Amino acid sequence: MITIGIAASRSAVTADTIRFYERKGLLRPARKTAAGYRLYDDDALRRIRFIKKSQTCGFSLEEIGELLALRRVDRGCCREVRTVAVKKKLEIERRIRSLRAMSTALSQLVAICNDESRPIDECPILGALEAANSKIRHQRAKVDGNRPATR
Amino acid sequence: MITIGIAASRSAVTADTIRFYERKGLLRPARKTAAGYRLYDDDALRRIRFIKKSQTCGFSLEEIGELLALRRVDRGCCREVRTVAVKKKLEIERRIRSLRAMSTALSQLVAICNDESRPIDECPILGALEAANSKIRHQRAKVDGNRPATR
DNA sequence: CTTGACTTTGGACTAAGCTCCAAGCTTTAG
DNA sequence: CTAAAGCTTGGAGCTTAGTCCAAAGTCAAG
Repeated sequence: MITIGIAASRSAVTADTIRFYERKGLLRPARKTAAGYRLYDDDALRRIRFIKKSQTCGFSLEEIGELLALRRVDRGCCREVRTVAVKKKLEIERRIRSLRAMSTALSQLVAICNDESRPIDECPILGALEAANSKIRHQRAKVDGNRPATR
Repeated sequence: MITIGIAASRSAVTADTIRFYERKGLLRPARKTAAGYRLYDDDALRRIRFIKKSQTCGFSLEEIGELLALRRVDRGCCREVRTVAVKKKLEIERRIRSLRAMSTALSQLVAICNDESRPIDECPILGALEAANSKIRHQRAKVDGNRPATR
């Protein structure tokens, strides 16, 4: 049984973070001393690892809570966990697509800027950002080297 | 000259948003009526479009403010704008890589779950998320159909 | 016994980009 | 003229994942 500071340093988080997880209902100390000190066991360390790893997979703390709840449902089965993982993957792929769209838009902006010494009030990038048409694409830049900018 | 509500509906934002941009120093009404009503001109509409489009390129409001400031610098030149765009693109690509890592991790989790009817307490996904090794990969699932799960 | 390190609690604060609210004034339509 | 719709201001609230704080209690070493 270890105190919160030890548990924190072994898990590479802060004691505040552990208490925060407790407030969020993700983690409870195995027990408390008479003086009210939280004591943790290996199970708790495993749980902190679970939380951290789930975060690196893109799960929010709330979703991690749901994942942990699945485990408590007796007749719960692995399929549900798998479904959650698959859904999260789809969501992440949506986010990637959105970021790729940004990247592409930026490529186009950079591409239309063919004369870097141009004064700022003629900056075609700034102009493109103001333009009414929703797609950025082929600005009336005087040079038209617009290859699709594939990443 | 149009009132804030009109400007908002023409820009597909809310009046609150326009006022919010004003508080953030991104946008000012062309003038105000005697009664204090904000009045906007086409320039303002263009600026709102600028803000919105810049957001779809991944710029934060603060960064958009900097972009707008560049324009006010008399001797500013297009190169600086271009540099900002290039940097943002790199940043977005970093974020994409991070999301791709998550996606890959999730693929691996899904792949190790080879028996969906398994009871929850043997769920290899949950097990993998608890494991001490930082890479997810080959869990000691009791069945060993572990192909590398190449997405 | 004292000192210093550690822990407790509750609550405030952060970033970002809005959104919502109340109370009161203005403008417009009928 | 009246009612409805629109506008003003300032401030609070939301979300996420913590971080930081103060005052007070606890624990281990010397």
